Amino acid sequence: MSKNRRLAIRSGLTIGDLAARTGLAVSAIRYYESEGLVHPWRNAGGQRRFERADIRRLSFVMVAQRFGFSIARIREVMQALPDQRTPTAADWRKISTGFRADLDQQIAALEQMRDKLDGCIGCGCLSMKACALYNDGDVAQKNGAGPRYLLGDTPPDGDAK
Amino acid sequence: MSKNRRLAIRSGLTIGDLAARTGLAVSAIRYYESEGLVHPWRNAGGQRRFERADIRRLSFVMVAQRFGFSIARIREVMQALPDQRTPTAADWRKISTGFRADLDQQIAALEQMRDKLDGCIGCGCLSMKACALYNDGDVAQKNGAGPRYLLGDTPPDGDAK
DNA sequence: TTAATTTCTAAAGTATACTTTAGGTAAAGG
DNA sequence: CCTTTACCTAAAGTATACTTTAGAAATTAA
Repeated sequence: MSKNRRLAIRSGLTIGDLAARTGLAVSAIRYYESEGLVHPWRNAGGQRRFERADIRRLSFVMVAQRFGFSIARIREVMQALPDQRTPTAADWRKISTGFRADLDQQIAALEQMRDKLDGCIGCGCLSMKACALYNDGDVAQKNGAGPRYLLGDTPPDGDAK
Repeated sequence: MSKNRRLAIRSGLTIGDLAARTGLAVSAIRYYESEGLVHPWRNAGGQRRFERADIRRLSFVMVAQRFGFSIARIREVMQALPDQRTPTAADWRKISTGFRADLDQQIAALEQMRDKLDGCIGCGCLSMKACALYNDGDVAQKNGAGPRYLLGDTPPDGDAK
């Protein structure tokens, strides 16, 4: 369909073109639009048309997801990109840097937990009141799903083992 | 209800007792049973009864989840625990060790990606063909969601920027 | 122009990890 | 004994990240 798009007088990329360039499914790109990660315009017939810079936007989304970031977080980070002009290398560099900081934190948290697990392997506990793993709240809880105080807090009827 | 359970003649813990001891919601414990993570028996009235060792099992589940392991993976890991007897500290130590290996891998993968991101920050690319981030498949893809070859592969109509 | 492709929207489906709801039974306390 | 509390099952709902389906309109290729 868009085989000779190069010859067209610059009407933007179709969603199929973008899918081909990024490896994403067309449905995924539509979903990302609904989530505010890309903002295509529409042609006369109502079809989406994208800019070349959107390839980079979507590539960023893919990489960020591989790092474990949620779409909400990615949208948030991408707010820092300029709306009216095409993002420059410097713009991308800027958000990538903030990104790296998040990554460092994530790695540090995992390492900390690993070290605590080492302590638990040593003592063979995994359910003792003093266990460090049960008593810290310093690790990013993906979803704050209630109290869930993890052993160690005094249970209602404290009848110790 | 089970306030004086201590005085009862050892009929096991109720689901409410277990919830109180672990901080988990009763519904979550039922769900974990449906997922094969605990195996309570039933009393004459059809209610679940748990062993003390199940506190430890569920605690393990909670810790494992904080490390980012899925229920499927946790179930797999817990297969290594003995069925017929109460797991000993050595049993727990054994699976915690395997667990640590997984963790190390996870951390290593993240660090590797971080280093590649550094390269990308340096070159400001994030969409170039040579970018390391787009060209490696060595990071655990949570869900193998298709080809998704991430830029860098020759696109169908390779019309370079 | 006609036929094949692509795209469109809206809604429903998938997987994970649970919670909530509804209607009903069992156990515990007074 | 009776009321309250805890528990039971099954089904539906929630959030995240998408895919699939259905029916129709736009675009492109021959």
